[in-house]
Parts: sequence; structure tokens; C-alpha cells
Amino acid sequence: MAYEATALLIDDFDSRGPIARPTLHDAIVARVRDMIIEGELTPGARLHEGNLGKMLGVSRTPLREALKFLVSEGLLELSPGRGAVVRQFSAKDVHDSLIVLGNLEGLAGRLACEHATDAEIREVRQLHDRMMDMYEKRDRLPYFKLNQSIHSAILRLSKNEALVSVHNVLQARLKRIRYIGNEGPEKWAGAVADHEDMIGALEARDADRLSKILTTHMEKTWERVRNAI
Amino acid sequence: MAYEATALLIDDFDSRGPIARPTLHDAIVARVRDMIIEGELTPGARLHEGNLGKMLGVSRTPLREALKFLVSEGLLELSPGRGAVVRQFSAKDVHDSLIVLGNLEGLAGRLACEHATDAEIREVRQLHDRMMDMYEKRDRLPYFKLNQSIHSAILRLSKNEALVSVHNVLQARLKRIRYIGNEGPEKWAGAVADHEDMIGALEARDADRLSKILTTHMEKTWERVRNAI
DNA sequence: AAACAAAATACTGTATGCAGCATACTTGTG
DNA sequence: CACAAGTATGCTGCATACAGTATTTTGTTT
Repeated sequence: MAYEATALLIDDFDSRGPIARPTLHDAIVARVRDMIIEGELTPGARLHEGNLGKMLGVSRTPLREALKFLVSEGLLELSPGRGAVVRQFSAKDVHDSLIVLGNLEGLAGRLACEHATDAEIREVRQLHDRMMDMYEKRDRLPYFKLNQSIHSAILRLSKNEALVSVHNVLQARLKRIRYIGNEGPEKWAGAVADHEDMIGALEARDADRLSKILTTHMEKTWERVRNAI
Repeated sequence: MAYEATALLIDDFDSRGPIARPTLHDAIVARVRDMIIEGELTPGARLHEGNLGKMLGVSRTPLREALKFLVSEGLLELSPGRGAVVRQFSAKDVHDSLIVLGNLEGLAGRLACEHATDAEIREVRQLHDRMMDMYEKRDRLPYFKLNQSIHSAILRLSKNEALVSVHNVLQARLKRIRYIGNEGPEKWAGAVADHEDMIGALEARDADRLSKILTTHMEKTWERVRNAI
């Protein structure tokens, strides 16, 4: 019975790429991370090792290892003798993180203008166009996902691994909040306008302009999200 | 016998602060991190759980948890079935990290100009003056430590927790490199000049200037370190 | 009835044991 | 003598068992 659940976990994991096979550790980390992002585990909730382990079909040992991993990522907090708790982010925490994220994306944009190939920029343009389609249809979820893809793509095009990894950590902490904070129609239009500017600046390889747009875009994100906290 | 080593570990840990008592987990993490920074564990070295555990007087279970933590921090890499290895940083990795660090410190400087109190700036000035004393005496190690303290202080004065935490992660990855890369006299003078500018800009609360100095300072660090890799 | 103390329960932290896999060594063959 | 295959050793990955500590519940006293 326990093994059925384990099998499920591993099936969930993306098995493409012949280099590294999926490990149970990675599967648990990904699963718990999702549970936090999707709100199954709410901020402040205690993670009971016994129950959670049974739930996932895993013994406490690998589960605890995964929890330590998530503590290091900043998604959980650990009080000695009392186990792991889903981390609470105050409004200031979120604001602080968004400032840093804005700065990192600004840097990424600058580097992307320098290092991206024309073909890569065309790919981002395609993502953008598909996103605009979804906006026309007011289809929120695909829009949201494509939006995320575009930001990730710009990060990737910076060709700076350290930047990508740091950005991912911060991004993961806020994913839950952004998941909730779905903006109203008027602010949505503003975000779309930003994105039009973005792709334009990238295609023109105007590093200063792209950098500024990205940083400012993140400040606006704060305005959109601040009430949802 | 095993317990003697454990006790030692815990004694190493700073026990001030009545809130959180030192945990074995934190002690192991700190110890292994130090072993990497100080070169006791060289990049590419495999970490044998049995031996390392005996060495530290700890069983494999908490040791493995600590290793997972350090993997998440980016100091170790994990290949399934083959355990943990001290991560190798290529020259590009280091360069990329320094670019990001420079950007983060630039942001920190900008925020510090805004949020630091006069008293806090005076404290940085004192650190700076003491560092200059050490420079006069050509006393490298205290100079190095005070230098680090000043950069940390500026980060702290940004009053941005997310920024501090992200900076720490990246800083930890490079600590080993900086530990090696001790510059020659002519470049040392350049670094000192930068620091004079820094404290001046901070006291004047000139955010743009401080930000630029910090970012540029990091680019110069690359020049100093690049040959040592 | 309320508050405090004590005991029982339950959860975390650590050690150990076992199974599966990777690697190294040895032996046999071309 | 070299190379390949099979075997043996050793290490990682996971589960379970035990010890120590926090929490909750119950009983007693004011």
C-alpha cells in the first residue's frame, strides 16, 4: 500500500532527460512545495512527520531530508523539538522580496539583451503573442502560465546560472502569494501594456529600457498583490 | 567517544540568545560548511557518509539531513546512488555570481542610504576606520574580516531580509574562492580607495553614487580573483 | 469552579539495520 | 599481456526502532 503511493509520486516527476533519473527525494520536495503553493498546507501549519509521511507513502527518514531542503529554500521554518512549520510571510517580507526580484529581473533583462541569440528572442516573441491571444480571450490560467514562462525565459537568456538559481529561490517563496493575488481587469491591462514594452525593448536589444521596464513592472506587481496579504 | 565529538560540535556553536537553543543539525551544517570554506574538503571531493559521520561523532541520519541542506544552498551536488560531492565552480560560475553579488550590493547600498539611521552609519564609519588602521599596518587577516563586516553591515542597513538572505547564499558559495584569492599590494590599494569612496557616499546618503561604487567594486574583485581559479 | 501539578500520550531527534546498486577487483579467455 | 565478464565489497537510500522532550489530559487542591 505504501509502495503504491510512492510509485505515484515518482510518476508525477518528469522523467525526460536521460542524465539524472528521478529520485524519491526530489519527488517529495516537489510534492510538498506544490502543497504549499496550492494552499493545501497553509502558512503557519505544522507539518506532522508521521501523517505527512503516510500521506505520501514515504517513511520519515527521506521526508525529513526533504523538509530540511525546503527549510533551506525558505519555504519552511524549523523550531527545535517542535518540527517544521510553513513559513509566514509578512507584507514587508513580500514587498522586500519583490524589490529584490525586480532588481534581479532588471539585471537579467540587461544581460539578455547582450547574450541572447536572435532565435531565442523570436521564441520569447512567440510566447508573448500566445499570451496576448489568451488575454484577448480573457483566459486567465494559460495567460498566467505564459506570463511566468516569459519571465523565466528572460532569466534563462541572461545565460547566468547564479542569477537563475537565486531568482528561482525567491520566486518559489512568493509563488503562493501570486497564485492568490489575481488582479482586476483594469490592472491586468496595465500589466499587458508592460509586456508589450518588454518584448519591444528586448527585440531592440535596448538593455537600459528593458531593465527599467522589468524593475518597474515588479513594483506594480506589489500594488496588485498588496491587498491580498 | 562518539559523544565527546558531538559535545565539541555543540560547544562550537554560539549559544547566546535565549530564543533558539543550538541544534545538532545547525552545528553539523556549520561545521561542514567551514570544512568546505577552509579547504579541508576540496571541490570535487566525495563526502563519505560513514567516515564523515564518525569524524564528527554523529550518525548518518542527521548528517544526511545536513548534507541535503547544503545541497540546497548550492555548496554540494548530489548524484543519485553516488552521494554528495563538493561543488566545483567554473570561472564562469564565479564571474556570474560576482555580477549578481555586485548588483545585490548595489541595491543594498541604495536602500541603506534610505533606511539607515545616523547612528548606524557612524558604526560603519568606525568599522571603516579600524579597517584603515589595519591597512596602514598591512595586517591582512583583520583587514579581510573588517572588510567583510562592512559589506555585511551595508546589507543589514538595507533593512531588507530577503536581500540579506539571498546575498548570504551567494556569498557562502564564493567564500572559499575569496579565502584563497588574496590580492597583491597594488590592487589592495585600489580596493582601499573604493572603500574610502563608499563610506563617503554612505555618509552623504548619495544612493546613486554608493550603488555604483559597490557594483563596480565587485567587478574589480573579479579582476583580482580570476587568476586564482 | 478554577488553577496547578503530575502523569500519560505523542511527536521529534537520533541510531541502527537491511536492501539495492555502483564500483572495484579478480579471474578466465583471446 | 590485455580485455572482458563475473563476483565481491562497500556505499547509498530507505525503513524501523528507541530515546528524549513537548504537549495534553486528568486528577487534586484551594
